[in-house]
Parts: sequence; structure tokens; C-alpha cells
Amino acid sequence: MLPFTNHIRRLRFEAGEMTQQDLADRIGVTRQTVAAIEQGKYSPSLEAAFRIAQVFRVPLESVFQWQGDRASTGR
Amino acid sequence: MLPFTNHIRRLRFEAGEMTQQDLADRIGVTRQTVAAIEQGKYSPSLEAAFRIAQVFRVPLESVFQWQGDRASTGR
DNA sequence: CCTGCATGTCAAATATCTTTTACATTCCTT
DNA sequence: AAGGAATGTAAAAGATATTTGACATGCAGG
Repeated sequence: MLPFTNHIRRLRFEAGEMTQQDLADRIGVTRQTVAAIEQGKYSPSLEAAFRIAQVFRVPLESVFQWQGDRASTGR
Repeated sequence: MLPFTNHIRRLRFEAGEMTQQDLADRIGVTRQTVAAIEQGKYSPSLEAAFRIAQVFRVPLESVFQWQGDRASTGR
């Protein structure tokens, strides 16, 4: 299971129905890669993450949210 | 060449001379991986980046700084 | 109905990151 | 001088991310 969630789908639509293909072109990866990241199939590279945040002009942390290992710390 | 710079070395020492080994243990990678990332030999995974930021209790963007493709935009 | 567009998905190949093992250097302490 | 701790580095193997090419679905319009 992945250590973070993301809001790419929401950001794409808030950005005027930007397609996965458009986003892929803008960040320099393939459509399949965007789809996989968006669905949480695997983690993006740090570079792809930065580029996505840049496209939407938001901080990286508002695209990807890390869910630390709170399992043992309780809260 | 890498698309970003990092301040891991500075953060480690500001955090009381934390060694590469200590940081590696805390984020769950090997000492060699920390050394390579710190020296910019390659990009860390998004997960490793998030964990490093968490260890130092700073936002991810103050550990890694993205240098967009300003090559063509001039400034 | 047919076409085009956006998306989901899969398998195989390639690229990139990470580990493991090993050895080197430097600095500090005894 | 000898020993330990921290760091640099390297090659091979392993794990993970990304690409390529392909085929499927659902939906909107002509």
C-alpha cells in the first residue's frame, strides 16, 4: 500500500477539465504514468511530483499527502 | 544533471551533528543512499523525500528545491 | 450506428533507485 | 602507531518506476 494519497484528479478538473494526456505532456511523462500515479498504483519520482505541483501552481504537499507511519505512535 | 538541490547536509548538522547513518535509520534506507542523495548523485523517491522532511520537521520544499526548466523562459 | 475522445489496464522492455558488500580516506582519541 | 567513527565510492544484484504498444470500456455527437 502506498504511503500517500493525492489530489491530482480534483486538481485536474478544477483546472478546467485538464485531461490526463495534457498533464502528462506538461510534466513530461506518458498518459499511463499519470493514470497510475493518480490512482495510487505506485509513487511518482520526486521530479514528477514537483512538476505536477508546478503545473497546478500549488505546493507539493497539497498534491501529495504523506501518511506517516502513525501505526505505532497512535495519533 | 539533477533538477533540484537539497539542504540535507546543513539540516543534519543543524540537528546536532546527526550522522548519515542516523538519518538513514530514521528514514529507512541505507547509509549509501543518504550519501548519494545528499551529494545529488540521484533523486530520492517521493517517499524518502517526505520522510527526510519529517525527520527535520520542515516542509519538503525546504529540504529539496526544484529548479524548474527556466532554461527557455529566461529568468 | 459509427467515430472520436478520455480513461482503465496489461505485459514486456527499459530506466532509475536502492541494497549489499567491500575497500578507501580523514579525523579524532588513546 | 593503532583503533574507531564518519564519510566517499564502486560494482553487481534487486526492487521499483516509466515507457511502449496494445486492446477494452463508456460517453458524447454526427
